[in-house]
Amino acid sequence: MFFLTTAIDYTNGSPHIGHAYEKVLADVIARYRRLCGDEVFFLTGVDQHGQKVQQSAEARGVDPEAYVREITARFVALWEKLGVQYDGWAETIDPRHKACVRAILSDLHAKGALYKKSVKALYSVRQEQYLTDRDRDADGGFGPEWGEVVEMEEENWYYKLSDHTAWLLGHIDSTPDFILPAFRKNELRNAVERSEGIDLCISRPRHRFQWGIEFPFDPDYVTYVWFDALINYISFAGYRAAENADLPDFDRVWNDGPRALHIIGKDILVPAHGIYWPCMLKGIGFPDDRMPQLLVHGWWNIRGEKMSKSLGNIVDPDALADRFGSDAVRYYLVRDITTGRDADFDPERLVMLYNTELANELGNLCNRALNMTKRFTGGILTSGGEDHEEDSALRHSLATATAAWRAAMDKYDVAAGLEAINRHVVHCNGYAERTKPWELKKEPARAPRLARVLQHLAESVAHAAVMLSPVLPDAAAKLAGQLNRPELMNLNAGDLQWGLLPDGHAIQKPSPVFPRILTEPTAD
RNA sequence: CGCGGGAUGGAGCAGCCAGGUAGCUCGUCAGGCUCAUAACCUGAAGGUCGCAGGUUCAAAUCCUGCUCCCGCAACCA
Repeated sequence: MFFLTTAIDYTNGSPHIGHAYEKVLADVIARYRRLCGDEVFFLTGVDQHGQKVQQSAEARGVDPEAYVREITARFVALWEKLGVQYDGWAETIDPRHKACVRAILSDLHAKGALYKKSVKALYSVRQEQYLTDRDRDADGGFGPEWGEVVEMEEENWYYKLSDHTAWLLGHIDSTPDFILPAFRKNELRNAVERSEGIDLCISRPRHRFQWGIEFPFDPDYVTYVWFDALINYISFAGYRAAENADLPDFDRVWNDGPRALHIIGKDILVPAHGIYWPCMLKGIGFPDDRMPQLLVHGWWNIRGEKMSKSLGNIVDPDALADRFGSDAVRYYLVRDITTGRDADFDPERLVMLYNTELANELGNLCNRALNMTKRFTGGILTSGGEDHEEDSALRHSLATATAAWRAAMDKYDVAAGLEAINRHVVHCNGYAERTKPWELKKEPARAPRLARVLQHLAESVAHAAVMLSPVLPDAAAKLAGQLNRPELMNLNAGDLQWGLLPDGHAIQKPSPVFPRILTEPTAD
């Protein structure tokens, strides 16, 4: 089983383009692994606890649960619209999740991994955390980012993170692909070294904060939101689930196959996913070879600036999908960014890439090839006459593209995978120009040659449809439909060999799968 | 000496980890084609790969120093 997850989105505001990117990327990877024949469990969801949710709900005069359900519904609707097809849905208010968190807390308590201590310290109300000397700025004070800072003496529960930092450093060094891309490794290593000797405060006293999971052995406390949220990756995979919980078999999801893949943004690598989570798993008892892998993606910036509510440059993926269509949005989000790096969001590039690569190149190739087949050979594909150099060059181009596509997709480099498909599409358009089937059909004697050319084009479209299917499942299905070969969508990536369309196969009438996006001329 | 990322033809990027004549898309210019979604194809112009050193037969790539830009508060992937 190939298990992959996304970060669970914090239900304190509407989804934006960054949320959409992460889920589409994960969905593409999940669909690709399925295409490769893997059984896949794709888990995503929402993080619903925490002080900020409680505060937002209070500000709106609703109870946190109602607030959280409303926001959650928006995320669910967006994933539906964007075709994000997940197998498991994580909501941290789910009783099954709460039970799992409590069970883990009890286990850790029984093992002596937790302790209670009283600390008198400065506390940032806004950040919901205690401050240390490391949080002081250059002048020795606390910057405005911490909001109101008060001194509090409070007893809390701590997790012995410090028991595991030495192990974690070793794990980082001995597991080169623990974190992808590799350039993030040093950042994490530095952060781990800086956090040595520090334990994680995992509780919040109930008297000042309620919207969280109650401690099983100390009802005066609720669980710190990160400790709660991270556990979703195993709770919804069935870890310690009850018989009738309707959750998957954890052993199959987590242990039977490659390591779990967590797809996260660069902002939550340190400390949550890179330090807390592996140390939590270690403390719970997970062996090193079952530690998850982290795929850390970059951010979409807006005209070079970080997307932020205060700058008012938030891009709403829902409106974007309404305007340009879900396919165009999905395609752009994985096409115009190198996995791991940042990119600049630009709707003009979205339109350009869709129109160029999908409408003009692939869509048009399909349309011209099938249209000629319909008109010139009655819609029947046959392997035709003798093999020309052009033909073998086309088949070679396809084999090369397929290999490049797989290699790129295996590395989660979706943009490069799409480029590989596109290279072959461009080759096919050139092949059509050179072989000129519209002239071949004028000479009846050259009918076998004509048939062979058209068959090569149609076969190429069939392969392209399969390779494109993880990114654009609906469009790929339409292409397969026009080829009159819906079974293409059930193929395995390993079946991508010449001959997907048998001799004598009849195709359907074509119609544009990727209509060009027409943008109104700008007013100025 | 806080940490990290970036600087590659007009624009946006890949290449850098594993050094070997600088690549992609868009845009521009000039041709061609007419099967096709005013789509397609061919060719051309355009780059001292941020700067300065170093290692090497060979550096965009490795090393050192420097400059500039962006993150590392909140909302937040």
